[in-house]
Amino acid sequence: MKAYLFIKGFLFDNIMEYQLTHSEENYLKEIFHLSGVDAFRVSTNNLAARLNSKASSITDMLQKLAEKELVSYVKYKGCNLTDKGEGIAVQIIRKHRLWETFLVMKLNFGWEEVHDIAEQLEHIDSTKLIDSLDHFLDYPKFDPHGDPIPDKDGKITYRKAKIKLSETVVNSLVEIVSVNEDSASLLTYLEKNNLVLGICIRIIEKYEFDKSMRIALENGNELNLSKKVIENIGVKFISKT
Amino acid sequence: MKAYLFIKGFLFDNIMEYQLTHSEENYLKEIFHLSGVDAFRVSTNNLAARLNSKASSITDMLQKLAEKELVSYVKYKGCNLTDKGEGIAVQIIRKHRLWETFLVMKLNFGWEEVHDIAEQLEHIDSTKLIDSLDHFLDYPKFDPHGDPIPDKDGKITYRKAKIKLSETVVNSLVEIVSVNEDSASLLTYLEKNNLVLGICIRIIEKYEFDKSMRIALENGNELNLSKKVIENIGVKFISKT
DNA sequence: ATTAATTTTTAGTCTTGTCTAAAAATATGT
DNA sequence: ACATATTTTTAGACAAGACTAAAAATTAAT
Ligand SMILES: [Mn+2]
Ligand SMILES: [Mn+2]
Ligand SMILES: [Mn+2]
Ligand SMILES: [Mn+2]
Repeated sequence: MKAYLFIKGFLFDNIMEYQLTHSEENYLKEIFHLSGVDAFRVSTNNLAARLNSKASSITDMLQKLAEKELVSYVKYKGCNLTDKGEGIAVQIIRKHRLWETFLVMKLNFGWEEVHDIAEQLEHIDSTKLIDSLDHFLDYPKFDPHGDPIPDKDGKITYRKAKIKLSETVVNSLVEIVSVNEDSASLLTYLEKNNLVLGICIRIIEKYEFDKSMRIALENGNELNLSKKVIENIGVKFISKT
Repeated sequence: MKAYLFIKGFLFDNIMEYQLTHSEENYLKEIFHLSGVDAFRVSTNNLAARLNSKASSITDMLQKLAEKELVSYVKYKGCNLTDKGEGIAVQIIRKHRLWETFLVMKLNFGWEEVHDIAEQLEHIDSTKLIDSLDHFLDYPKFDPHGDPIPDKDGKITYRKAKIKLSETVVNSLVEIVSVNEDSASLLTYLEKNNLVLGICIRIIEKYEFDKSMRIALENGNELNLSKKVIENIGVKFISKT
């Protein structure tokens, strides 16, 4: 069952002993994100788009990662993380989210400023560092965007019954529990409109013609939110009138 | 006076806009350290030894750094940092020492554990991050090994009248103000013997045959310290009996 | 002032990660 | 089923950063 690996003239009996490059780590992380909870197969073009890279570069790297038994790769059929690969991906995500939490909680960064810096910090290699940071932050469960932080052992506790705001029905009352962190400008927009974690909103009306939505905040303020916005907010159902 | 630079098809009118690689940053930092306060010329072989690299690799890189106007390099005559190069080197050292301070002060690392991690963290690129960290740590003046932390503008306030313990004379009373951070095992040894920053010691005797020294701690305990050890401790003179 | 030893540079090779262009496989539409 | 469109892979190139081996320059020793 043990896998042996011959790299650069050295024999490794455990992949963990071999340090991955930033690039390799980014591939694993992105495959994890694209696979979703059901571990879909990820296509070459998909990965290329997300990594701002070309399909041919992806193919090259997938072959290398398959060689190292971090992904299962079938020509023309896309790829999947192996258990090893997934384990590594989750640890990188743990580091990313803990660093984002540190930046917001301790250094007073805005939630729209932390992702790019965390993209660098997630590659720092020290288990003791990340576990100490986790302790220092008092073992946070979610990052500044509401995403769950994997624990030391890689266990991720997903939010139960989280749906997109765009999927809610008129008259329901919901609480914002996460936001998509991809765009800093969206995060700034959300904060300006007080659409932050923990806020409750009521869906007043949904418009079919452009898939937008009218909502009310707790203070009675009403807002129109575009399709793009409501697809990037995660909510928890509270009640319905 | 302005320098223009053509790199990878782009024209830069300010070197700072161009991101350096980790490798380039390590070269600049090491040249700074080897130059000393008097800005000696640094030889290729010296640099190769410190960077665990070969002389030929050094030559290649020096030519590249000279092209970017970060070092002044004269064939067969070694190199020197330009003002630009020195400015960058100092900022990397600032990051290194602030991160070391963070690890010791906030995450409770030992002083012998932090250097290797700081070697990674010093390359994180974010001015806002490092200035926030500086504030969070309350603008520390020295790192865990007693080395001065450059400020935001690159100003370094060196300790006045610091000498090596090996250079002191018998019967003087001195205070430990810095230790060489290069060897984790030396740091562990020093801590075990309570030879930490702020401690005062008296020189009892110096032995010519092996350049070792006998010293007394404040509690009366006496110790023999080897040449190697006393050359790696920086002290401040207090008094003489 | 020559010769010998040491240091530094050049020339050529390798690996990693990327790219473009062309070929091959797969998916789609009628 | 067959032609067309799309996706993916291969082939070949390049830049960065490192290495070895050999050549050139500098320094040290007689
Ligand atoms: Mn992020
Ligand atoms: Mn996040
Ligand atoms: Mn250090
Ligand atoms: Mn230090």
